[in-house]
Amino acid sequence: MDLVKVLCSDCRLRNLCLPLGLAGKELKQLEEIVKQPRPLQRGQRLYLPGDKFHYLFIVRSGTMKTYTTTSSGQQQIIGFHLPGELVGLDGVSDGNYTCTAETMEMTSVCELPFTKLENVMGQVRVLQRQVHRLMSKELLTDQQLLLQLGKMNAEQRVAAFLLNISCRFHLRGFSASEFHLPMTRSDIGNYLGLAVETVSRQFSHFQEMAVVKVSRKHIIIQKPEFLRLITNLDGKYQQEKEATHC
Amino acid sequence: MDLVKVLCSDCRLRNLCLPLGLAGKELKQLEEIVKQPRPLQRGQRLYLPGDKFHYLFIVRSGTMKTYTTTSSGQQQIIGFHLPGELVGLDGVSDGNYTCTAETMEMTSVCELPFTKLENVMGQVRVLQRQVHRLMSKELLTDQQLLLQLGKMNAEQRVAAFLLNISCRFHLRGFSASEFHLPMTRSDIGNYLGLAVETVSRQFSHFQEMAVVKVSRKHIIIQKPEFLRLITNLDGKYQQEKEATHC
DNA sequence: CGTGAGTTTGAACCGGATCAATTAAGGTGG
DNA sequence: CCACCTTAATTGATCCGGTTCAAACTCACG
Repeated sequence: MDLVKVLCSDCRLRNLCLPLGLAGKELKQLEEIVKQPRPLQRGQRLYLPGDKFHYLFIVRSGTMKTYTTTSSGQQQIIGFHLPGELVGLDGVSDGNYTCTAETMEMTSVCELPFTKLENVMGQVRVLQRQVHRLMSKELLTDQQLLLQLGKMNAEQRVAAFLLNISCRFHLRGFSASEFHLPMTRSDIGNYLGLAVETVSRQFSHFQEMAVVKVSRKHIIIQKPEFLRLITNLDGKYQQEKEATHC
Repeated sequence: MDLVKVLCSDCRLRNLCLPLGLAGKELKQLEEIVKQPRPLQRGQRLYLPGDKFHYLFIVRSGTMKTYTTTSSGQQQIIGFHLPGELVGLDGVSDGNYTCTAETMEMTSVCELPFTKLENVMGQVRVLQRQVHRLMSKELLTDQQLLLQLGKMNAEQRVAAFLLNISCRFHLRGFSASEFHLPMTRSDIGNYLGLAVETVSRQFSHFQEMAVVKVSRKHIIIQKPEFLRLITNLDGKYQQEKEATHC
């Protein structure tokens, strides 16, 4: 393999990622256990349900999705993972992965052997703290999605989704208002518990309202404050909307 | 305070809980950092969103629920917590709790100062592993719920809910087939993303099918295999059902 | 080019929400 | 201990948001 390893200290994601707060010898300890396998093409899988858990992964570039599969083959997308985000925590619990992790475009990842990582965590308190933070963040993300699936209507879900993606791109140094969605409408629908057609209709709807501009996967958010308003679940906006738009 | 502290070594939950795999000096290290505040009455809160994160809690007896609250006061129940289950992980991420943790009946908990726990984890590898396992388990639980909210219909959600509760009671040494629900129909509905009336109707429906016997909060599961069949999302059962029941 | 996956839009249908009314069960104070 | 009151649960009737089915369209790619 003739790939040059990107050191954490040189990585532009270092402030979103595990190395946050690490320097010098401690950072080196982390760098030593990181492997960087060759990039994966769209549709390749890092792991399948039941695979033995050995590694945590971090997306370095590209995008991944993780999804659970039921006995009957139905699948529910649990999350989309952008650069700097952790993948594989579902395997910690009982030593086997429960999800599938699949790339959505050409993607490269870092690979962390979990037992080695735990060793370093035992020595480096800052790293321990950082890993725990990322684990907990994953819980919050899931809870956010639970709220969307449990209490929001289609309009609110799609608005929340767009805001979420926009915010995460922004954190990574990209534009918050103009970006390219890495996932299909069908993925979005699966993720949000909606039919493809409903997602598409909501996009059209926002476009009619001149809140976003949509052409296929290219998105321009024209009025982010409006999207935020929509995701507020109270009745206030709903009334306003009726007053202004009907 | 005249409460006698229950040592982990004497606790009947020790094999579900953090002490699993610990003994001797290591167990003692854990016991030393555990506090046991006085029992809480129904409806009391361990913490609110925004409260400074200091403790993880473990339910010792009773039941708790955790829920997120939106800007407009809507709430989504994230989980019900039985004895031996961890509460408070949502606070790790940024140092503040994001949920509310509320008791559903007279409940006592153990209280673990998180920084002290992290110290002990650094020294005791088995404990580190166990905490990570429980954190990951929480992720799996959320993902299970996501699948229910995203892909299951009302019948399947309620069936899955009953099976889940039944199984968790069983793990704690209670009957899997006959138990007392600690939560109201409204809580169940909130949790499953259904209206109270729908939950109630599904209970009646299962009763008509002689799959469960329901009287208020007292539940007897007569045909667990049937509930399991229902939660299988494939079309097979749906066709069978139509053949047999119409 | 042509082919197939992804997307959009329309029309009909249905599962679960909502509204409304009744019943049952704790809980409280006399 | 009982009458009263409040909260929880059940059941029926109606309504609507989102699904499903169907068809046309667009674009990337061999």
